[in-house]
This record gives sequence, C-alpha cells and structure tokens, in this order.
Amino acid sequence: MQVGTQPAKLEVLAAQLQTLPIFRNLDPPRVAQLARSAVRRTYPAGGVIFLEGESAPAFCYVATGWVKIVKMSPAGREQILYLWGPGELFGGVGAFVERPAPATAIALEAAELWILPRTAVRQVFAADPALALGVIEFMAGRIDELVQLVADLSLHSVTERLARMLLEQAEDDVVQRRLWATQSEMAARLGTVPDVLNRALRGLVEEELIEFSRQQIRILDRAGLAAKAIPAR
Amino acid sequence: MQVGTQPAKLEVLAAQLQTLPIFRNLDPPRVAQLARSAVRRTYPAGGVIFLEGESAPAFCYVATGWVKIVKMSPAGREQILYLWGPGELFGGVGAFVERPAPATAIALEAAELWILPRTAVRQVFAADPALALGVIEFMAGRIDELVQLVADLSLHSVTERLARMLLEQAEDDVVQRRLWATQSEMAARLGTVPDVLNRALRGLVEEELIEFSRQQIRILDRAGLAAKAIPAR
DNA sequence: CCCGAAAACCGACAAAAGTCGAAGACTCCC
DNA sequence: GGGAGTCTTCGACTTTTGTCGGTTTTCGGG
Repeated sequence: MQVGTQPAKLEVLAAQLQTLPIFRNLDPPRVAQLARSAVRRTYPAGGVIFLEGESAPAFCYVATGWVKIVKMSPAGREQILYLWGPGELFGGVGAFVERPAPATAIALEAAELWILPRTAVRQVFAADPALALGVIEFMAGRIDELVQLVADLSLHSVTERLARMLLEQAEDDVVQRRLWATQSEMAARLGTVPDVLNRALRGLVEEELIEFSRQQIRILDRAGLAAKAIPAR
Repeated sequence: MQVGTQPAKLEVLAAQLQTLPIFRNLDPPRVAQLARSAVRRTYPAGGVIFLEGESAPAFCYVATGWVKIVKMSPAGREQILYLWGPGELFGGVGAFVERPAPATAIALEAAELWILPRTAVRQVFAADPALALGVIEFMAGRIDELVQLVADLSLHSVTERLARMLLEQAEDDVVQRRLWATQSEMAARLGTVPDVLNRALRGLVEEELIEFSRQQIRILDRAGLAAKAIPAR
C-alpha cells in the first residue's frame, strides 16, 4: 500500500462527489478539500465495513462494488435495509451525531469505498452551512425509503412485495441479476426466507407473469404483475 | 376565533420549544421569534392533521393530546409509525425539502398543536446555521426508530414484539392505557390485527407474566417477559 | 475439465398469522 | 338510565409463512 493517493484519482473522486445532490451546492474548492482527505478502502466479498453498535463512520462513497446494510436477528436471519452500488453515498449520520451505527454494512462483492473522515466533513460543514440543506435532504430520502419498507413488511404479502420489487427494478422488462443476487439475498431484502421467496418466484412463473434464470428475471406480463403488486381486496 | 394569540401562551410555547434538544442551541430571541409565528390548531379525536401525499407541513408541536403517524393499506389495515404526545415535536422535513408527506397524521384524542410555518423556520434556520445540527440529530432519531421498527416487523413474532413494547413502556411495571389505547390501536402499532394481539395478550396472561384491564397492563414477571422478548433460538 | 461448495429446488410438515361470525361487556352520549 | 356503538372475547377455520431433510443443479477455483 502506498502513502498518499494519486492526484488523478482524487480529481475523479471530487468530480463524482460534486455531482451528488448532497454536495451540489457546495463550492468546488470545498469538495476538492473533502476529496483530498478521503481515505480509500477495499473490501472482499462478504467483508464487514462496520458493525451495528460500533461508532458509526462518516460518509462512505461507493466507487465500485455493492454494499448491503442489514439488521440481524438472534436466530441468524437478516433483513436488508439498503443496497448501495457504484456512485452512491451512504452513512453520514455519524459525521454529525455521536451515535452507534443502527445496522451493519457488508460488502456483497469486492468493493472499493472512499471514507470521508468525520473531521473533514465537519470542517467543510462549518465553513459552508448551506451544506446542511443537502444533508437534510439526504436524510429525508433515507426516511422515505424506510417508511416504505415498514409499510411493505406490515401491509403486504411476500408475493406482493416481490412483484413490486421486480416492477421497480426492471429495465425494459428485465431485471439483471448480479452474481451476489442469490435468492437468499433477495429474500433478505424482502424480509422473508429463501424457500418462501423461491415459492413466490415459481408461483409467478406458473402464472406466466415472469420467467427467470440465474442471470436475469424477465417480466412477461407487466399488467398481470402489477395486478399482483396491488392487492385487489 | 380571535386575531393574534395571547402573549402569555406564546411565552409558554417559547419556553417549551427552548427545552427541546433540536432548539437547545438556538438563541432565545430566535426561539421567541419562532413561537410568535406559530399557529395554534385544534383537532377532534380522529381528526386528520395531514394526509400522506399532501404537501408536508413544517414542524408540529403537540401542546396537548396524542397524535399517530400511520401508513394505510388498500385493504384498510394500518401501521402506526410514530406516536407523539404532549411536549413532542414531529414532522419538520417539510420545512426544508419539497416532498409529499410519506404518511398520514391523525389525532387520537382531542389535540392542540402549534404549527411552525415553513417560512418562519427557514428564516430562523438561515439566520442561525447551528440549528442545522439540531435538525440532523432530530432526523437521526427518526431513522433509528424506523430501523428498529423494520427489524421488529421482519425478525420477530407478535408475542416478542408485544413483550418488548410492554417492557419499554412500563413505568414501575405498569403500562397505563389511554382511552384511545384500544387493542386495535396497539395492534396497528405492532403491525398486526386486533384478534392476533388479543390472543398474544391473553397468552401472556395464561403464563402469568402480565395481567391487564381496560385501564392498564401490569407486568407480573419482568424476567419472564424479558425472556419472551428475546427469542431463545 | 473436474471437484467441492454454494445455491436452487422439492415435498411434506409445523407454526404463526390472519379471517370470520357472533356474542358479551363496556362506554359514552343523549 | 337507556341504548347505540365500539371494544373485547371466543372458537373454528383458512392462508401464509416458516421449517426441515434431502436431492439436484450450478458455479468458481484448482
């Protein structure tokens, strides 16, 4: 490992950060300052980025790879709260509030992250209070997603949740499956167990609404699937 | 209805706002300014304060009464996200971000609220950027609660959730039940239906862990209840 | 190209949650 | 104080979800 990071990489990072909604109102020099203090870390597939209860890290920017934020039950089941991919920023609360991380972050595949250190974020924040609006907006987004997740878990069946997820994620009626997008992971995302998800999946195949392979899931009947997503009664 | 609100009430409001963590770092004159622009509104039991999807209001301060924040399913079931009582502040995101309310707010009993108008909040916010830290902390609290709720819904049974709720809410091993704290409302809070909650409740009575009446629920065996709250397997 | 581990699949079963209809108790309003 | 309406309770039932054991398939690494 080398001391210092190549200027070129930092410039790329700064440019990427600048495009994020949260930093869009921030002066470019400040963004550059943030980028310069960023620490690059890599994780193998399955690597733990931080654990629930630990002191929460500052912002994490995903350069490459995918990350899941999970809650674990005593019995070993897990519920995925968020999935973050390349170009996405997560965490952040820890930069402003002393508060243990409410959940665990794990790399789903080999991932490369930029950690924005707490001190740097605070400096920039103190120098340019307008950043606060961005942070608030950022957190508002997190809240909306969680509210939606709660409503889904409590108010809808597994098949309904699955149908909605497929409709949301499909591009051109096809949901591409990453290597790590196993049925176990999808189940954890939907708040159920692999077996039940499998049943739901082949239930939809039975009704000729979808077809799926290890690589992708194809929607055959978008209208029919939408009907499943919104329960009649 | 009279024009203007009595100065005395506004002073009380200002004093109360000042004690909230979110406004603790705010200059007293600014808090007074905020209080002066506040609008008092009253709602009957069951009255709708705002609907999901509507333009979100700014902060709401509960002077008296209780308020629930709920998601509703097409089938009519509801999931309570938050409960707010006297002295508590909710909402707020709408003051900073143009974003429809993610859920509905309903008064559980006759309630008296102070609405802090968006413009006033923004003025104070612009004048004293330190307020931003308070807002961020405030929202971090909301996120933690939602994460906990997701984990509960997905990872624990109704009885486990009930046991935990009782342990959390009990003061001196007694949970006082408000008039509106019917089994239906408790069920909506726990993410289930009244019948199932009733069964869980009398299941616990059967095991002599609690006893309950319309007025209160008494914990008879705190250790036994705690064992129920944290599943063995 | 083969091997071992992980993932997917299957059927039967168990348990939890939700539904329904109806009866009894309680409250609050008139 | 009566009476309407809500809340609670009950039993039986259905559906959904979760569990278990084992088999087959797939995939990546050697």
